[in-house]
Amino acid sequence: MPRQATQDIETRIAALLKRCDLSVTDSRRKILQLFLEQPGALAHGDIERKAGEKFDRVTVYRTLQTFVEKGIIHTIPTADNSIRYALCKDECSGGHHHDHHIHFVCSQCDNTYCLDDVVTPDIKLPKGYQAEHVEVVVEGVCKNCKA
Amino acid sequence: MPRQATQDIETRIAALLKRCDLSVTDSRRKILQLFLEQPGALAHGDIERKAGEKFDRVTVYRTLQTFVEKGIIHTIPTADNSIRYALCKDECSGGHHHDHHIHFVCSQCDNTYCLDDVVTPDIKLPKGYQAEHVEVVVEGVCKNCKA
DNA sequence: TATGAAAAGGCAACATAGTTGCAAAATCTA
DNA sequence: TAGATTTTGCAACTATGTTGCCTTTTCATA
Repeated sequence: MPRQATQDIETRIAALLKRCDLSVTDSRRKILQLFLEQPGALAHGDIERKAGEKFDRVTVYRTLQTFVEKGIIHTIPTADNSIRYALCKDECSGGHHHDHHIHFVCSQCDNTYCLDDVVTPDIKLPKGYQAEHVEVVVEGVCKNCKA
Repeated sequence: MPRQATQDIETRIAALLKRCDLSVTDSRRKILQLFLEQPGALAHGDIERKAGEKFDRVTVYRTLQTFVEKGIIHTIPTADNSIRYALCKDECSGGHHHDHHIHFVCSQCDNTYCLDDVVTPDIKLPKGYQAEHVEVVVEGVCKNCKA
């Protein structure tokens, strides 16, 4: 890997953490890098497996929790009861998430993607119900698996 | 409680179980009754608390699993990683769920409802993605809590 | 309504997931 | 670079979910 590129990512990570008033630590750098390195979402298990050799389980939990609070990542509910995390777009900040995009879970490769260009639809609710947040998860076959 | 009504529910429960090729046992009767008695969805924890004194934890797990397989109940994904279960409408059978309705989670009372009259919208996906199933969960304030 | 095969339940033990308190280590401010 | 503050690691614990095996219950049929 060219040194320049590495430097860029490192700088970008540190800047993002500082912008969120978080001190720059090894575990945060590493976990953030995992998210930046790949397009889809990560389950807690994935992260623990990829970062767990270097860091304690508890640290992973706490780091993810902090990232969610700071609006760096958001959670994606899935049917199999395994929460997944994905990077938020830049507009999210201070726990105030603006993620009105939908999520896509591939039934073949099991990857989860944020489809940032697909906005959650307006849902007409029965009288008396008041919507605050709409979560849409589509299951199907993703771009890569649809050979 | 009038004897007639009790008899009716018992009969209804036994009939439903038999229709699904399930033998009629105490735990299945009890757990099914919990679902029939109340409008919203139940988390595993709720069921274990309400039925757990009489039945083993493992039995509760296996019963719920069986009910899902047979299309008696379906699962509802939520953001807090606690799967909830709700009765299917009659059309569901043999693991072949037809639940195209949306789900509503109240942020105040934390109850979950199936809004059977609200159909999941069509979602326009980017090129290459193929939808198989769409899950919509709306969070907000429910009928009863909106004083 | 008695009986035996098949299904379901209970128990124990285990595996995984998530939480809490506290002392040690790293980070940041100045 | 020193000290206050934050973060981490460890240990212990609770909660959640699974598996194997033996006992009990259910149900079809005689």
